[in-house]
Amino acid sequence: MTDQSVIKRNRRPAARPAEILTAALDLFAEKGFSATRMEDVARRAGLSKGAVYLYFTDKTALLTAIVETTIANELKEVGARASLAPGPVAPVITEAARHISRRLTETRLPEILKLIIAESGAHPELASLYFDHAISVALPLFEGLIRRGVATGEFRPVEPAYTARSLAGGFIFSALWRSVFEPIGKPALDIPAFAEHHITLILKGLAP
Amino acid sequence: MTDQSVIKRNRRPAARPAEILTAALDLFAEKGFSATRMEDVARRAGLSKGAVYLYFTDKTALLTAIVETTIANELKEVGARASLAPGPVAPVITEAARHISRRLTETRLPEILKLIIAESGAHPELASLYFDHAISVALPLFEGLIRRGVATGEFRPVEPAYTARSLAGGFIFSALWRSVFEPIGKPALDIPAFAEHHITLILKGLAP
Amino acid sequence: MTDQSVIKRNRRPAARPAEILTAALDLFAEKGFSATRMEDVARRAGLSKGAVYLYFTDKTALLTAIVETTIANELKEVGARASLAPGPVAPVITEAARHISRRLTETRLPEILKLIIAESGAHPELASLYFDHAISVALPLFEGLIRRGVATGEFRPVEPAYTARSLAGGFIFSALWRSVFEPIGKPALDIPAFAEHHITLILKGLAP
Amino acid sequence: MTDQSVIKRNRRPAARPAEILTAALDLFAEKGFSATRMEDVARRAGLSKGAVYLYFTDKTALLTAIVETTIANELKEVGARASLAPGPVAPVITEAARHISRRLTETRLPEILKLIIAESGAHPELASLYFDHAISVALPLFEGLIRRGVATGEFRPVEPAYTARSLAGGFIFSALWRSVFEPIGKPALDIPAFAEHHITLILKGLAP
DNA sequence: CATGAATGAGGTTTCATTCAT
DNA sequence: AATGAATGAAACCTCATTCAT
Repeated sequence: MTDQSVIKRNRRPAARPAEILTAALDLFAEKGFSATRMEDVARRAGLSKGAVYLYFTDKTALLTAIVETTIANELKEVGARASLAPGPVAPVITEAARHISRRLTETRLPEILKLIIAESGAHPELASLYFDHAISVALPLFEGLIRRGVATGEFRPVEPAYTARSLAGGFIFSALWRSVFEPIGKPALDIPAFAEHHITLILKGLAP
Repeated sequence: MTDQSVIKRNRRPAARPAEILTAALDLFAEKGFSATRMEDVARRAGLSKGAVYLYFTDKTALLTAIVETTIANELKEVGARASLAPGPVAPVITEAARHISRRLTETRLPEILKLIIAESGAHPELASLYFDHAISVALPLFEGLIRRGVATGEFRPVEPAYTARSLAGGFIFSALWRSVFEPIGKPALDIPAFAEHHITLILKGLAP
Repeated sequence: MTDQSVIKRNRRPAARPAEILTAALDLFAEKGFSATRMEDVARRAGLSKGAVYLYFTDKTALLTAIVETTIANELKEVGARASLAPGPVAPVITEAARHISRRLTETRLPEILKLIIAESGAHPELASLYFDHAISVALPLFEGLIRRGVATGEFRPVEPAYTARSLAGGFIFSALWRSVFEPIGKPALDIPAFAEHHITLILKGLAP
Repeated sequence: MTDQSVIKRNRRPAARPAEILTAALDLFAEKGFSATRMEDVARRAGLSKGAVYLYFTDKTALLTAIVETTIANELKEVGARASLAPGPVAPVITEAARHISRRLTETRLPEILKLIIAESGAHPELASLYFDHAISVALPLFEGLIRRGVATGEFRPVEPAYTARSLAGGFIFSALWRSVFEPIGKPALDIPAFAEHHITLILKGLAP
């Protein structure tokens, strides 16, 4: 029945690009972009060197595609969320932050963030892309919520922009812990538990 | 008589290694480790290609030296600090955090952190080194202070390890904002101001 | 009913080889043999990459076939011509030369000559083939006529071999002008007019 | 004394570019541009693969340099020649034509012409360069002389442009015979003898 | 017959490192 | 100590050719 998965090296065009990107991300995250050879990517995707070039023009195209896919997903998720619902903002902030925390655990976001950081020098477009489509969307979202909380007296008067960054810091910390330190054998971080603690800490810090 | 100023920067062998490392860090931070050519480093340090090899065995040795120097400074600073002084810990935490904030502004720590992150795949020893000598020193230091605060009732009961990480997150955030986003033209972050805000927010969050 | 025009250029297997060769010559002449990709040839012939290999074993086979076809036509034309008719040879020379001139205008001979020249290093067989079947047929033909003219006193005593080459030079010049310089935008040469002038010049030069 | 020529692989910077170009031309002429591997060029120049790139940025740069050098020499030679001396032009034409003939024998012009023709598709700039700096200089020179001869009655009324091309044809013929057919084992052409014959034939053809 | 995905040899180019001077 | 010419391994990418469908 599943004999198709046994077949060695034939026709499965539709799945190829995603398979290649997964292989590429595995390796980029593991050894870095430039230490990864195209042939390694191909091999890990179960293809020959040349085949990768049937789907991506360039080694750089792999990187770009990884980041663009991530951004696309990011937006898809965040899009619905804006949450202009009236009432206290704390639960909204909590929920949004939990969502990010979940994405850190359930997706490869930590590795992708590491990759974007790592390549920001050689490939500034990527960092720019991520900034424009993810960071400059997420931070203002939190800023807006906090501002509202301050306005309604739910929070003490704080600088929303800085507060949003304090919140974000926890997630950056989590992402890098996972993608940088865990792979080299340092103790794992329980991201959901830390996230809960972090959210609570920040919200308590906002109490009037 | 003014020969020392005439010969300008020609013969001061003792300063060479540091000059080379500065040049290397400039370039590594700007374009990434592997996109930086040894010749560029040499040129920027005012030397010929071959001369760099008189001081460093390897391209990797440059990276290692940069990180090791940073760690050495880190330790030198932090070492004296342990601060087992009795009394409330909040001021101690504040001071320690301000110190880190200052280092982020006054040294090239942001770039070095980016570099360590970027190369953690290809050069795990570096990340390990930094972890062992900086992170696994600094985090426990904060954890200890927080634990004491909890014990004395100065703080509400929190998980010190997580709290220390929330604090650290702000600094990671600052470092990466500076080293990743500012170089690509995104708005600058006022690190000291953010640090003050961040410290206050966390400490308020710890209030019993 | 109009199915033959509807299906346009789809199924006419018999014509395929010629279509492929035309496509190949177009491209070889335009960008050179090695810069031409088999896929381009296929595309231009309205076929898939693999289909070309149903008709030709090799990329080189395309080249060979082009040259062999040309030679075959050359011979077919020249064959009948030998013209051992008695009487003055000038008109015979004129007619033969005009014939070549016509072939330069009406066939793709200029491009094929360029191709043979271009590939004479990598594919000496082709140049050899062309030499043996075209050049070493045509030159002796002119030499014979000139020799006869000299023998009968119609021409002054000249070296027939050299004279034939002077005549041939005009045609080589025409062919290369057309295939090398006109495609890069240099002024066109009126080959028939030049041929007339050239023939006259040479024949006048032969006057006793 | 000449021990320096025995030395294997050391410092001879000044001569290198010329050595490399000679090696390149040897191989380009022998096997064609694209069939020549950079490593072959290097090896023949007595260098390693990488060393060639210390002197030329590109494989194409070799080609360009060869053609540009040729053009420079061409111009240097022709420059002085303009020959506006009064009196019969036939001796001037003869001398100029002999000069070209000599260059065909004494320099590598035949091979370079073959190369330009061969690469005119892939590297039209080269053909253009040669056209603009050599052909469109030489042809008008002959045209002018012939026009003068016609004006003075030294020649019969002819079309100078065509006549110049008839003259040029002999040299193109010689060049290609030498570079295309002789290398594949066809009988050698005595270029000086043919040139004399050709010049005489053309001049006789111009007699009033 | 026809397709076009897949292969992999082969070539260009880069650059860390060496070493004669 | 310093130089910079030279080396050659390594990696990207192309494309002729094959072959399952």
